[in-house]
Amino acid sequence: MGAATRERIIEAGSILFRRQGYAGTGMKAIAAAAQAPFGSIYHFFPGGKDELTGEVIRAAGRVYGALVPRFFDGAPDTAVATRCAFRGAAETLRDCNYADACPIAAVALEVASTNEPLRLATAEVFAHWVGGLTARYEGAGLAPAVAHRLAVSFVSMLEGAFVLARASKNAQVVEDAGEIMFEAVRAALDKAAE
Amino acid sequence: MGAATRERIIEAGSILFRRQGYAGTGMKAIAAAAQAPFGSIYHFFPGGKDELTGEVIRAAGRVYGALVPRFFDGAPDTAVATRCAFRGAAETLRDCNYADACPIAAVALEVASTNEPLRLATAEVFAHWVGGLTARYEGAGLAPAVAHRLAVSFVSMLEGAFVLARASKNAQVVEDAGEIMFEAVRAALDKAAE
DNA sequence: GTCTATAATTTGATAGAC
DNA sequence: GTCTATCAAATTATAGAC
Repeated sequence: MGAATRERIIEAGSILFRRQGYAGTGMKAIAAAAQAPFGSIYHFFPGGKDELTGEVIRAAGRVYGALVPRFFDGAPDTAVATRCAFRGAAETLRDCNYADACPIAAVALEVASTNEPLRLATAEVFAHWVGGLTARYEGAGLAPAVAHRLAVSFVSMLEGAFVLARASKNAQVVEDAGEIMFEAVRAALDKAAE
Repeated sequence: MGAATRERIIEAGSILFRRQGYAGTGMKAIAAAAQAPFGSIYHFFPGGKDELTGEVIRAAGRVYGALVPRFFDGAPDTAVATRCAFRGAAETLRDCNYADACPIAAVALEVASTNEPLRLATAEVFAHWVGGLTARYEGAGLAPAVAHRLAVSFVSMLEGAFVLARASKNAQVVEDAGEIMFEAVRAALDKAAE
């Protein structure tokens, strides 16, 4: 069951990082949350906290990147899918009492100026998310530059709305932000259809 | 010159918090950056790290809230002012090599689930910024609900774009986000003028 | 692979001389 | 008010028994 322990450690890191950030989360706290012996962390991650954090970042990139098809497949159009994604995020935030938003945003801000390998890991995840969204907007008929700009704004808006929503314990921020993004995508689609 | 020392400590905290976050910044590092003796921190902030952090948060709220008039006074209209604000932020980010974005975003994410007094302090600052922007959009003739939604989206978009820009060391994200916000404000103004 | 004990540092905070 | 020395606790990481 070694694999299960390793997975539990990554999952525990993901949960604690999004609630307390990178520096605020100790290796012992991760081991305790994963119900794993402290030594197991260094067995599975000989590179220590940096290696573990890198794995948490990449795992979050895969998990949250996989949400894009969930919202965009079968939606009437990409504008509606965009709004649904923000509404879904708002509901999720309320359900967890604003504890679990993005697993890597706090880490990204902490390591951007202090840890180059981890900064690159977060940059790759954001680029992956932006790429997935760009493909959807392009598939809806938007020019590549327009699609990319909307995708960048989608991720930026959601990440920023998470910051305000967690601070205020009010998810209406996320819905307001989603409404603006909905209108932006709708306007781009209308313009492309002219 | 006691006041000067106190100000230097707050300024040092503001710089270190935005680069390393709350938990990642030690009191000794703040004292060193402020060129103040370690004991002076506890002389001026008997409440310790929490009291100092609260002051840093509130100071950032005043300083950055004062930027709103800078961009909106004298601008042709609020849509252009919105875009100018994002372009200015992008330029500032490039000039500091992506080190200094928002002083409280990282802190806000770290304390939201762990420190209720500091969470409230960050929430009040975000509300102050949103309020200042809402007043500008209302002053431009937009309905209160529309103005508020645009103001919330302004702050969310900028905060989120900061996260992506710092991670990727690319300020184009901020300009792309500003273009979307420009178009959103422009569309709202056009609709209100019908 | 699991688990404990511990090393070496660093943390926030305090005491007290000057 | 300034500054140093120091405390107790927490940190990352390692060694080594089982």
